[in-house]
Amino acid sequence: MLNEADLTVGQVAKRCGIKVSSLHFYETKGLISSLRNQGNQRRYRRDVIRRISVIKAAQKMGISLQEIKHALSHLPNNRTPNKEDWAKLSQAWHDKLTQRIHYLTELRDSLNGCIGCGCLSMTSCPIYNPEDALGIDGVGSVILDKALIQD
Amino acid sequence: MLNEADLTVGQVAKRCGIKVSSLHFYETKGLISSLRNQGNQRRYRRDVIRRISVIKAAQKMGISLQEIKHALSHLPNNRTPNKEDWAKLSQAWHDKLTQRIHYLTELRDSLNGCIGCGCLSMTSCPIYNPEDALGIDGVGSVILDKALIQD
DNA sequence: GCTTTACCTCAACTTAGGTTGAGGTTCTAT
DNA sequence: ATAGAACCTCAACCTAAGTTGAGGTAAAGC
Repeated sequence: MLNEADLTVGQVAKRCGIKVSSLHFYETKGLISSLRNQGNQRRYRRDVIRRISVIKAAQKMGISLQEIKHALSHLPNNRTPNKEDWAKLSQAWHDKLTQRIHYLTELRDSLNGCIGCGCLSMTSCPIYNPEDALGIDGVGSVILDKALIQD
Repeated sequence: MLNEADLTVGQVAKRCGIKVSSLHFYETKGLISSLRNQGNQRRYRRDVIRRISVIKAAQKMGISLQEIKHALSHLPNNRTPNKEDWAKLSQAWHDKLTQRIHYLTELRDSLNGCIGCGCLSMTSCPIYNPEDALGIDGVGSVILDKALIQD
């Protein structure tokens, strides 16, 4: 199980461009795992680097660590994930990102109309009718009553 | 200065679909302002609702309160902002959102190639070469050395 | 063998964007 | 005039995603 190909925390951190403390953190969150050597030091399989790259990529897409953990939990844990395994993950996030892009595009295209001109249409304006398909902004809906239309 | 048209915290909160505590919070952050009545209670001008709507819309775009505050600071403070004032804001955020959409689109389109197939090209993959034009993800670049290419 | 670097755990701190609650005051409706 | 709703301040708490530091152990280089 523990051989020369295994990596230390320091090596993994350096290669992934993150801090050792982040590796500890991801481990406490169940996103990655490690083995220990005789002296209780962490040793990582090489595929942890791929895993961390995927975590980082997902974060750039606006996916939370919780969701990432959930997605990663569908990877096989008895063997190193292969292309098809990663491809499945990738497809799910691709779709998610597509929805997010769509949402932001709508938001953008309504900007001039809504903020700029003062129309504030309650029925057509995505700013007031956000339906955030991804639910990742954490901001919550803005619900306004009719009085707003005059403001 | 203080007339019947002024709104209480409760009224503003209800109309904007946010909590009274958020109004207090935005005030401490300098995003909105209020006048006080004889009994030290906040009274808002009606245009605060527009301002809050804009704040909420900007948050949906992924803009931080600090940036929003900065943008709002360019609005005239001696008069109620007019269409042109809002339009200027709107244009700046429109451009920002366009960049963000572009970034996410690149990320998405490289997903299958990068996560799925294992190519991990250091030179062409946006996952490793993020250049986040907006700098709003707070995740930081993933900098990987060549060893990764084999992992 | 000794020094230095890397590692360990655990607790506390950080930023953003708020929320909650205590203890007290003001408004509004009857 | 008094009950109850709404308001006030201030401090503490919350989640996410980590970072920092203290106090101690392990491994690597000379």
